[in-house]
Amino acid sequence: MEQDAIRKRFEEFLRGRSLKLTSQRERIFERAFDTLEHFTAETLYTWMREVPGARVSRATVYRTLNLLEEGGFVTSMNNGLGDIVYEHVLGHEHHDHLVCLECGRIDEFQNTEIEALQLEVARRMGYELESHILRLEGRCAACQAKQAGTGSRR
Amino acid sequence: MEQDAIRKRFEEFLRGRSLKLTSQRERIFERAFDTLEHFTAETLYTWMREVPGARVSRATVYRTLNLLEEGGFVTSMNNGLGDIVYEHVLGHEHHDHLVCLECGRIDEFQNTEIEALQLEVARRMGYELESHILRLEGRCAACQAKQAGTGSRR
DNA sequence: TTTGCTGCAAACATTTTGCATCGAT
DNA sequence: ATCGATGCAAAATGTTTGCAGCAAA
Repeated sequence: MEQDAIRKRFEEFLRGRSLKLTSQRERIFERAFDTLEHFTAETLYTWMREVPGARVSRATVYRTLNLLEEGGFVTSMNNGLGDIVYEHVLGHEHHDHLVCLECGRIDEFQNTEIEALQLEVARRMGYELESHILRLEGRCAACQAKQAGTGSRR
Repeated sequence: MEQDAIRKRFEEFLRGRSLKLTSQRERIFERAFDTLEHFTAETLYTWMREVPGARVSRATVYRTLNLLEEGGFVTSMNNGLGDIVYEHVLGHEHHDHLVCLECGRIDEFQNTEIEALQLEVARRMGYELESHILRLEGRCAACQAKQAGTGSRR
């Protein structure tokens, strides 16, 4: 668990921008890093409300998520259903996604060959590559099995 | 120009779903295919309003864009700034995108090696691949040149 | 003539913002 | 004490929907 290290980086980030470490920011940060799931702003807000006594307003959740994204502590992406979902970067140095269009499952993978080819494409087109988004969409093994069982394919 | 062919396919698509070919749908379709740019629903609505006399409501623009997407006549993607942008499929059988984070320029490319590797990754993860989104982000040649001229890099 | 379509405005869902108050530094 | 943060509610966006009248087929 390098949770402590990243927590420290967050505090430094705030200090560096002369922002304050409030109890709300602390709690939001903790909660966001306490999950392995991808979540929406609204989901995170709901999670925060579940903790008795400790209230955080919706506005603060949104403001803090933006902050966390600016600081590179979380990244956001589209889940294919129109929602913006977040994930924290802990233990996620770099990866791409495989999403199941049937059940919404999201898997992660890495492939250095693809990365190398991307660099080459960018160079050939005159671009200086900064980042990329690769997202493979299809049906996961479970959903394929489920459908095969019904007797009708596709 | 295979504009006629695709126009015919659109009419068949409507007929096949017992939908009607109204003047609004015709005009929206024409306008969407009349551009090489990527556009948002709101932009398309603005374009439609510029034509004097012929009014189309915002609701109809949204409804028709959804229709066009269902029919595979346009595809949508996120432009990285949170907007959903559309592009028509004419002359766009398949391609991925390179976007410049500085000026918003969008280029297109194809790379069969990357495609092959994607298939393999999906198979290895037990997925049946249906589609993918690959988007390389960085700085285009023009923006690099612009910045180099200022004397300060990065 | 039937059935689906359109425009409108209201409804929604999500996110941002203004402002007075509160709290970390 | 300062200066930024918070909560709230209002506002701003972007998109969908109900409905009465309109127009393809």
